[in-house]
Amino acid sequence: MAADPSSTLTARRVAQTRREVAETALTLSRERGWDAVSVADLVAASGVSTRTFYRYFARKEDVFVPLLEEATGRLQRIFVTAAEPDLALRSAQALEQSLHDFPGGLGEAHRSYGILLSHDDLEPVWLAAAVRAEPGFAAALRQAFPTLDDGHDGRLAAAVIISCQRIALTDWVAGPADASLTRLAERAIRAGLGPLES
Amino acid sequence: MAADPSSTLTARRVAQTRREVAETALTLSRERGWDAVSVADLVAASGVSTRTFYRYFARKEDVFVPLLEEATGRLQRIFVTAAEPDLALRSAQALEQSLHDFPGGLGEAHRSYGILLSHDDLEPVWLAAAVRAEPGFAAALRQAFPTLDDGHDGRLAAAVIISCQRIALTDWVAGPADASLTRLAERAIRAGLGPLES
DNA sequence: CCCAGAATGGCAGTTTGTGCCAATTTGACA
DNA sequence: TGTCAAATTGGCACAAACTGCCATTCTGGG
Repeated sequence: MAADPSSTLTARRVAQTRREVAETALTLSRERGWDAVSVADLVAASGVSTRTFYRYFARKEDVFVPLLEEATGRLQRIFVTAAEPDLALRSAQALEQSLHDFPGGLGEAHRSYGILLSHDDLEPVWLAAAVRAEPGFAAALRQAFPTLDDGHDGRLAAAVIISCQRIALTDWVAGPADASLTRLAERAIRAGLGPLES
Repeated sequence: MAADPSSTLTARRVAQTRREVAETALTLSRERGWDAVSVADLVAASGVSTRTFYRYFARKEDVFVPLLEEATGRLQRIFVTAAEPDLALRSAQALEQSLHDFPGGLGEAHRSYGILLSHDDLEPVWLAAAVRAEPGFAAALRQAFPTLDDGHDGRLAAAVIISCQRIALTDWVAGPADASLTRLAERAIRAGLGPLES
């Protein structure tokens, strides 16, 4: 067991287990609410020891990190693949599409983010995930819009777009699941990108 | 003790104590590092009981919230007072000025944010504070730039500017304290506001 | 001066999170 | 295929973070 390019069998298994624990956490949270779920419950329901749980996740709330990383990965992949030439519109459409692709569909996404956004000790996790997604999204931006130059390798543009997406998502979660997320997000992103021009 | 408009004597005293505990936390963190400070130390050093500590702060890390709120309040006040007509430049200057006004001066600000940004369990607090500052900054924006309209009552513009300030601040903290924060931040904010035009 | 309501303190008890070591599993290499 | 160092895991015991509950103190109006 030497130079692991980060995807040996073991690494995959670990990632898989991590994901399963995360999924379990989401399920339990839907059933009885996040604050009624202890890590004792969590490990009992997912078959890992408490000690291992804390090797996978630095804090209890971090159980959701794998799912959040998956979500941002999905968003990025859709974003670079898309054809729409308009930056704001493409960002908005990618966001909506990524939520459609959420495991369980749009409804589950709505419910899941609802949980995440309605608990004070979960909000920071979600915010931190958004920030951690910035470098990756910046890379996606550079790939999809090579001419775009914000002087910071896309980091700023990425931060701005993600902020707007965050606000759009917040609004969406507060309303009905079938609201037009794209329209919401596109208006938000366009407005965020150019408030000086209006 | 009935209808408190939120500033009875007691309320003031409580706020004052909260602030003192926060200050104590910052001092102790500078001396021995944040992870070497337990709430036991904290309450011993500031003369409140553990139980009261947790009435003041939901989580241990939230000790810094009062200082962060103070900082964003300072920033807002400076922003609305300033004369500079250019949005990006004014935002940047306000940021720098607010750091000059940090208790203890620019050096202390640099050190303090250094602590905040270099600990995994403190980063979320700082991010959450930035997000909570958005509505207030949006109000400041509306007051200072009545013509600006982002379709969301300034919330989007505020989020964008705060994101850019956050990135500029991160860069500043990573470098020397006497770097030109204004130039850094102005470039960041201008780039953040209009990546489509370049 | 009195007293209802608020703030505080003190524990006991729960939950979260860690250090340490022994047992198990993995996968490169002979 | 068998061997073995490295990595993963589990099981305590324990430290630290939190909470519920109630008795005590403090506040400030009548």
